[in-house]
Amino acid sequence: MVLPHGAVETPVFMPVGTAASVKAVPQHLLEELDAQIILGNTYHLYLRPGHALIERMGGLHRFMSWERPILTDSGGFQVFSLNKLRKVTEDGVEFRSHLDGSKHFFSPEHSMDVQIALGSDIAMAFDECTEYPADRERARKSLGTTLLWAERSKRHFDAHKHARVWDERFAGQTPNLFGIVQGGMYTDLRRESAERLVEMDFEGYAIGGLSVGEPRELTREVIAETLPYLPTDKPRYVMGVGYPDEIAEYAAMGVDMMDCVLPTRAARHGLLFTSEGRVNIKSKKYAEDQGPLDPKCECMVCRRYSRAYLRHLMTAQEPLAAVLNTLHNLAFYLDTMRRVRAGIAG
RNA sequence: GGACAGGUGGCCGAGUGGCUAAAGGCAGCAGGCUGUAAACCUGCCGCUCCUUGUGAGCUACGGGGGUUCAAAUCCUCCCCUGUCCA
Repeated sequence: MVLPHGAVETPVFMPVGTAASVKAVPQHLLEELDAQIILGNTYHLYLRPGHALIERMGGLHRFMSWERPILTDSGGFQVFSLNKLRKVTEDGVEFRSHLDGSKHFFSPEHSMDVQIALGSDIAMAFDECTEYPADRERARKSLGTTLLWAERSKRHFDAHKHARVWDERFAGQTPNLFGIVQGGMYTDLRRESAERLVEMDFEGYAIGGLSVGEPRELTREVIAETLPYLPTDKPRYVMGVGYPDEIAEYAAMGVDMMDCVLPTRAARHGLLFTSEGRVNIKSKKYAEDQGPLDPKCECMVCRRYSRAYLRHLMTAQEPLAAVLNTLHNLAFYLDTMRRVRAGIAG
């Protein structure tokens, strides 16, 4: 997959950097981990520091000094996660800022404007991430809203995507827009959603509305049932997944892109993923464990630091704990994808 | 030597007669985290037993003695700590 800021090998895992930062990991170390593409978030960056400011700073890439590809989420997930702070209408969503309570209105058009201003390589259509559980009627209605917004997103994006005059280096390299499949856990609705989106002809397709609390067998089933209705010659992206074994499984099923806050968030909370399974590094049993976190891992953390030290940093609440833990978890995730790409069983 | 103030569970700290095995915080222990309102959240946290429960017993609020049906809470003596005065 070739994007304005470079080529991306798939299947790929994309670390989440909501507020122009993959929490606890500086960009130069992300490069060392060989992260190929990261996520940014439209809603969060719009609120702070503001997309106009980022545009004046030369765009998100230059602002955060990350010259590799960036995918921006549309704010659709915040329609779901900030459910107590928002009101959805057919026209768009009214949010109350989680920062200061102020009111803001997001429409598909506005989301596109913000994403274009940020200069992302891949913009996501503004969608409504349907909650779980949702009955059929609710899922259908939500899906309808998302399809309507997808159409409006595309129309607006196509009309304005060449407006990135702020950086001449990328002149002629137009950003991509992905549509997002919804439909709750109803496979026929998923099919309908996928087919309608394909008719609109996006540069890629995402399966959204998963990992919202449903059992993981359902997640897998919905992915398996939806994938066949999405073109194989375009990127297929499952949003918001998953555990290491899940991303390997989905990649094997034909998913090209995935993102998840799990490796970064869990790392900050002391949950580390290793070839031997989960390690809760806060546990007393690692207090005097001089061995590496994961004997089979070759990441910079496992090569150098002991479990005892990582455990100490965690219990002492040293900021370095978050840094080292996140470095390892991301290395583990990226390595998992590397193995899948190399054809080694995930 | 005198005058005040005070001694509560590992620590800090509420509690001034029964609703108190004793609020809350910290520390400790265990668990959760899936397009980030998350360096966050939840549970446990005196001991023992069992039919694991708005369960039983034991021990506990500096120490001894006392008042009371009932005391961390009231009285008394002692010990210790802090501040101030000699």
